[in-house]
Amino acid sequence: ENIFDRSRMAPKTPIKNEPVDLSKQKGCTPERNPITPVKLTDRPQPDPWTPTANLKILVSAASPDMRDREKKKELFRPIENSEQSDTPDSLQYDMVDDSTVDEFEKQRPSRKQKSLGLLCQKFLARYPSYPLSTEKTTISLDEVASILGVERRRIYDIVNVLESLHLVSRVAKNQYCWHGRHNLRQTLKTLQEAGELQYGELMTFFQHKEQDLEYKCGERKKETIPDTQDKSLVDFSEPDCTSASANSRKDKSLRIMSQKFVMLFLVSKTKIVTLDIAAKILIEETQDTVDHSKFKTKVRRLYDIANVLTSLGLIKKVHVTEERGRKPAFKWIGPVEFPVKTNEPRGNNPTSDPLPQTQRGVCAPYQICATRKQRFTRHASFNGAQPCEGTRRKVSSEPNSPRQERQDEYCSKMTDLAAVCRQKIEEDTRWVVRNPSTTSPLSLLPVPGDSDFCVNTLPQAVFPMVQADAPNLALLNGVSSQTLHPSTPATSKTENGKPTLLPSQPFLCFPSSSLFMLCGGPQENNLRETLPTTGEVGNRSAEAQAAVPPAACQKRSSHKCTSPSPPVDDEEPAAKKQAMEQSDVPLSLVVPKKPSESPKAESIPGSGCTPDEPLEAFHLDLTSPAAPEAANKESTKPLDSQEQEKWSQNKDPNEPSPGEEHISKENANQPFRPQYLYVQPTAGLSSFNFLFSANQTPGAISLAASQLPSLSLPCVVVPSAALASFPVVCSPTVTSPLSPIPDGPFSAATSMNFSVSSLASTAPVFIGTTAVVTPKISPTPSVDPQQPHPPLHLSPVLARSCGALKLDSPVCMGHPVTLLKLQQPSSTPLTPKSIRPARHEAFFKTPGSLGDPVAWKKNEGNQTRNASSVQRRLEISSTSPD
DNA sequence: CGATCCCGCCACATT
DNA sequence: AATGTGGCGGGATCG
Repeated sequence: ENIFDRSRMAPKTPIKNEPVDLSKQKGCTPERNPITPVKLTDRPQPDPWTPTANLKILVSAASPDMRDREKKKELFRPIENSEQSDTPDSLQYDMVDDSTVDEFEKQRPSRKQKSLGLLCQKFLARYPSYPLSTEKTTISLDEVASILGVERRRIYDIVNVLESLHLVSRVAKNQYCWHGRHNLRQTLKTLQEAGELQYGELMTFFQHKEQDLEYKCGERKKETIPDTQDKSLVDFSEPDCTSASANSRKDKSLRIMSQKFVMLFLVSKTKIVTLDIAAKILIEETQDTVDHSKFKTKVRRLYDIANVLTSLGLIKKVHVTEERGRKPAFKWIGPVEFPVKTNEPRGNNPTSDPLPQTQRGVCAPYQICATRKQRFTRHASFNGAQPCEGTRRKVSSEPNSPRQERQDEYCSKMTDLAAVCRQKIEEDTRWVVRNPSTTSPLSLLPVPGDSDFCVNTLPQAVFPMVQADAPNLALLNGVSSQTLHPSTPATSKTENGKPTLLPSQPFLCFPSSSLFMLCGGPQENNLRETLPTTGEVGNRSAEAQAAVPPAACQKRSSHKCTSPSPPVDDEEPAAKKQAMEQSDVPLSLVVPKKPSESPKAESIPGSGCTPDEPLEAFHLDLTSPAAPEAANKESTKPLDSQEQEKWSQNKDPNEPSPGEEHISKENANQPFRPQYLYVQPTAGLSSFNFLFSANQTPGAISLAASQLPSLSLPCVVVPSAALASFPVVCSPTVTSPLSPIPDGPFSAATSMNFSVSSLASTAPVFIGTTAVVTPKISPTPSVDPQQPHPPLHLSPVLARSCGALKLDSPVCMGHPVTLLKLQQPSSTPLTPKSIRPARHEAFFKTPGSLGDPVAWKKNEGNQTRNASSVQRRLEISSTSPD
């Protein structure tokens, strides 16, 4: 717009013409030059009116790159045409001339003209806000860069932010897929939920001030902005999946920062966030540490992000005046409420869900999830089975790659949350953090062992049965790998501590920063095998994090998969609902697996569970407790007692390392074992994470035990931070009835009292109350709705607990915790035997129900890293042995 | 002079 | 090694 004005208005501005540009242009079109002189005089008017057109022209002209002079011309003409539908060709010609002229005039593209915000607007103008689901628009970075006349670097800035909001997703190198705003709401909702967990308190803390402030803002009226719901969200629905992060590099990246930034707005009461506060919050270290330069850099990045968000009409610049004076700030002007979701009751049957294929496709992707980077793939996966064809091309290389992104995102989220928690904790005394050193309980737990070891165990433990689901496997692998390798420095500790499993007990410890919770039956299997391999790599930076809500995707997938049955209940509605839910529920833990076949399993009646939310995933197995039938495998006997006993016996934290074996055995032996894996997201911090199953005997766990028991938590997770502080999570079991419980708010949460001593840093502690649990369980869509198996081994209690966590237990709130329940098929090669659909996998996320698959993703991510693409593929392909 | 933030070097990741 | 990504911060502009 500015440009536009200028062109006309400013004619006079003799802006220094930029010789350079001119030269370039001329160079480009020497011939043309001759043409016209029309210019100046004309300039005021001609066709160029379309602001954009002018801009484009200018830009193209000015653009340093101008690689393809001619090309550009061509390119840009079309564009203009398109924009200006009317202008006759003749005009166009003129335009060209004019353009040159104009250039002279305005040329010097003032900085504003080259601003990222403007560039972003131009970028956005090229694509429909709500593209038809059917059409997939692929974006070529090179092409766009040349068209817009900017270096590719700038496009990355835009795309990264857009990707964080799922407006686009990377399909392949240089290729992005445009999704539009269909899923924006869901994405925002997810972010809001995640934000609540992470930053809720923080923001409150910082922002109370805001209220006072006055802000002035300027101008822009809101454009319509986004809201919207999705129509066909299905398509992309990835929001959950989130793409964000890339794993690559540090995970920090603009993507994650962008999501965090958005979260702050969504969490803020005033919807106004000042740059400095945002920068402080976003800087990991506590504010104190932050050095000025770092702060400054952060702010710079925030400006970049803010420009894009502004272009999207999500925020606008304002100024708040505080005591000291006025500070730059941004106000959220986008949608605030995200009603969309409806929970659908889908009865539990995920299977039945009739999700659109696309969605499913999305789901499918999970399977693989291999490399971090695969984002590209994600798109493909996105579409699901039907990946965008166009987009895929490159992707094809890794067609399946599922969306690690999600993982990443989740991870990132997790981390964020962790960071936030820390801060909060610091601020808030109420959270007590225990220093490992001081309180050693945690320390005790960790057992030295191999990562592999752990891994194996986990998988087994975690996924009991799975058979064949490739996806599952993938997950497992991923997980294991992650767990296995704590890439982070912290990890080193882990090495020391290494992840340990308690022998008898159902809990696992991971060094990695990230947290995972897994619940599943213990099936052992081959997982180990697979794991190890994957595990090797293991570097994961804890950093990555953004946890995201892959859940939705997963859910979808699960649903889709599961529900082969088409019509199911409500076709449309169902579909919609699903979509909605998915979107909404992103977090849900859906299991990635593809259930398709599972019908039988699914069929399980059990479903008694209440279906409720998409979360089902969680429910999955857990829920199943209710339905023993699930037990198909092991029967879901009431392990509880047995297990408990065993645990109690075994529990010794002492023998961690051996534990793994035990575990595995146990798993094998015992059908279920509730196991939870908790991984803390925090980046470097955490050294270990622990999960305890509350059910077990409290006594067993020394530390936890004391507390926990009292709490009667079903499970406790303690991540040890490298630091002193540990976050502890407890989910109190709900003693009773899960089912009834709706998601409700985290009622239980309050109950907890953990005191962790606060120590050092902030270790977040979470306690989950049981209460929450129930609700979601039933549905567990992704897996199998009914999930017979899921329950697997878990004792009801566990299940409950799990459920609770997932739910939204308040507990979780503090941190992002993710629980996963996976079913795992045996490791790859192994048996496909019962391939059942993933039925059991249950995936949890504690934290707000975000459903972030974070953990999940991480896993994948890890795997991916570890395994070469090839490996990945293999994995993906499913366990097939070769 | 502080607020913005363009620009592009250069490291790291992927091909 | 080439190329894709994208962190990062100097320093130019804006207001």
